[in-house]
Amino acid sequence: MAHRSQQDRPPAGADSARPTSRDVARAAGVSQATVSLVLGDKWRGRVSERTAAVVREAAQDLGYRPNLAARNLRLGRTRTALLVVPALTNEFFARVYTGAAAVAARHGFGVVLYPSPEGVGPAKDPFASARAALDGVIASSMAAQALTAIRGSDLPLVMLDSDPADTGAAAHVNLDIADGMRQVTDHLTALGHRRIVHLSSAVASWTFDVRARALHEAAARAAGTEVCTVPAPLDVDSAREAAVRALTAPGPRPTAVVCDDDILAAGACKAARRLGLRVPEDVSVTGFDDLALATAVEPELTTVRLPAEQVGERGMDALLAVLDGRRPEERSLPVELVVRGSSAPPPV
Amino acid sequence: MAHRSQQDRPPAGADSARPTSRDVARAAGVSQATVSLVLGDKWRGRVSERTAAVVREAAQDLGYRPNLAARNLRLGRTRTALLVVPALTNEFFARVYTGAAAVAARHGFGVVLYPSPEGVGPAKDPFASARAALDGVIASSMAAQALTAIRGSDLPLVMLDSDPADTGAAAHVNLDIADGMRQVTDHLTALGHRRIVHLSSAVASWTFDVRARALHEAAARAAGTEVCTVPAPLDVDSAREAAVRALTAPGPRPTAVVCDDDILAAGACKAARRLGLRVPEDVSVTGFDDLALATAVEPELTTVRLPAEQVGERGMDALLAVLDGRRPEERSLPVELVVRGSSAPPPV
DNA sequence: CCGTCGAGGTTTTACGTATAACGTGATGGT
DNA sequence: ACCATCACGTTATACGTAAAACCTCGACGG
Repeated sequence: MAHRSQQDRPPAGADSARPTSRDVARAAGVSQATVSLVLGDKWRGRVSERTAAVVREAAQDLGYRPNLAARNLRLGRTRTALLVVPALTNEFFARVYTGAAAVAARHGFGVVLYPSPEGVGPAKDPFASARAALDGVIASSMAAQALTAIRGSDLPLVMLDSDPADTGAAAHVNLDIADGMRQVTDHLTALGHRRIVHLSSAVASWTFDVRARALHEAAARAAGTEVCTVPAPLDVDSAREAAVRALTAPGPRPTAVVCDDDILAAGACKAARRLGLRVPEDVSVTGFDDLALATAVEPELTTVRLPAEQVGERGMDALLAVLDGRRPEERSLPVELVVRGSSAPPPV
Repeated sequence: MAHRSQQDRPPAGADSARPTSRDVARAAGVSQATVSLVLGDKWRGRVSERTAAVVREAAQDLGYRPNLAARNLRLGRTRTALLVVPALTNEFFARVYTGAAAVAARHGFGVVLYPSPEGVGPAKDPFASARAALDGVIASSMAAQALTAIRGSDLPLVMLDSDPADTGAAAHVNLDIADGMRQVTDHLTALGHRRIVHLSSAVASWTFDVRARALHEAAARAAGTEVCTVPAPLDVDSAREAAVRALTAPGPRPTAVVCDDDILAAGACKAARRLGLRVPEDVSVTGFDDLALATAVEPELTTVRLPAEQVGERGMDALLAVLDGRRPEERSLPVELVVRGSSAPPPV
């Protein structure tokens, strides 16, 4: 039989069923409609101050909590947004979520996460797994396969850090990734680096394409600069292996490793150390994102700080704007080069 | 006047209203009830194979998607669980979420996260912010303040990594933290360490109390071992500062720093380096959790591997069991000492 | 020839809320 | 004196689904 160990909270309470607005109404001696008006703050001029107080007290006493499912059904909206990111274990996306959830909460919204594909398998109906009925979707460009499923629905879609030319999204929230990569490259070429390895993400995504393009363009402005691109999966060990290969390739050794992500940069540092090279004396390494990792490793990473929380905040802001019929602002977020200990002039 | 800016949704889409089961019924030439039966897989022996096929095709054609709010209202449950953790930016909790969400998805459940307190401020009604109606709660012991609010509700509660003596929870999922700390301590004392600093978390939580107790007990078994506890907030810089103080305190210098968390350990390594000490030659450092960080820093951290995903999986399993009236299994999860490069015999 | 049964549906209801539509007595202006 | 207004509520309804209760028709046993 069903255990109901929780159930016996109030000894007397024969029915532990959650009280409804009707129960409150009965207790307060008014109609259910009045309860709804009072608790919904729509009673100004329709219900007396006294009655409202009585209702509120009754609700308090009974521990009334509105049934969200019923409300959502009635209103036809749920005040819930879906956030689609590749993996929360990536600090960047955890921070995006945090920002989005904070803004959402301020507006009485909730944020649910798209179930990460790994571990679930190819869900037949991806939306069914995101149990909540949704008002809109915020998606990172890095969650490509999930997106195809989502585009089918007619939910408002806000894209994060993705190709602005992509129609089909109601709004875009972008980072000035190109500027960040340009700053990194200029920083290195100014230090004198001319042989650069680009340790790029093996994941295909707009955000990485932009990095590559900006790096090559900026490098082209410093005469005689060579850039060699090496892709690697987004984890430290894979990055280390790829970096070892890049640093031991035939020909003169590169003097700088520009990474698409701090995680890759950490791997590059380990590769250097494993090859007996010092960072930054023998080889410079730069990251991207400015995760906690960037200051946890030694030397601390020169990297590009991305306002991850702001991405989430602006994403949610944009979605709220769209839902409201307003036009979301489309200014891209500035990024900042943070010079730390992992970059220095190349060896002579 | 009531604003109705939402109303005129899509300029072009004449009827963009989502089809309901009644629409499907009309299209298939059957009643709504039949649609519900067929799509709910409850039609064996009640609807003919042919009719069922017709219904399914109609649903497919219309792109029918059941209204979750209506279903939840009707069924009185939502197949949604709340996961309460202090912060997703902590990789451990991101992994717990991942595990819980994977199991949940396999059972048609969703997982929503409790809105992190920071950025939201003290929510008057914390549940309202978790927009979804909930079937149950899974909570980490580290999210103390949120818990008091949650205990008030009569939702089934599964506690993670928390005091098993705590009644009020329908189930507990615990890690054998004490065993982990014992292994760390034995490892260090076997190497010859006798002056140990315990860099502990400043957050008060059962899981850290257990670490402290186990460390002291294990240390007491190695004659002449001193343990000095220093608390620090859970970030690299704070940990570094605390570790610097501990390593420069009057008296003979400690030869090992045992940390409650890999993040603290990373800080301790930085402190050592800053003081001109080598890890592990001059001072050993151990972590806890085995986050990605542990192998990103150099030297790689000796630490205790916690099966974070499993914690989430088992937590969800337990909640499902409770909701099902079954008795959840209460075996605690084993942990494993991982010896890497940050621990070695003390200097002579 | 009647009662029963089973297959294959349909009608109806309830879930809890928000709100449009509808009283109702008292006040007030002319 | 009488309608208009107002202040304060109430009644009634719809949201979309799941499922209990109810029909209808043919077959079949006795």
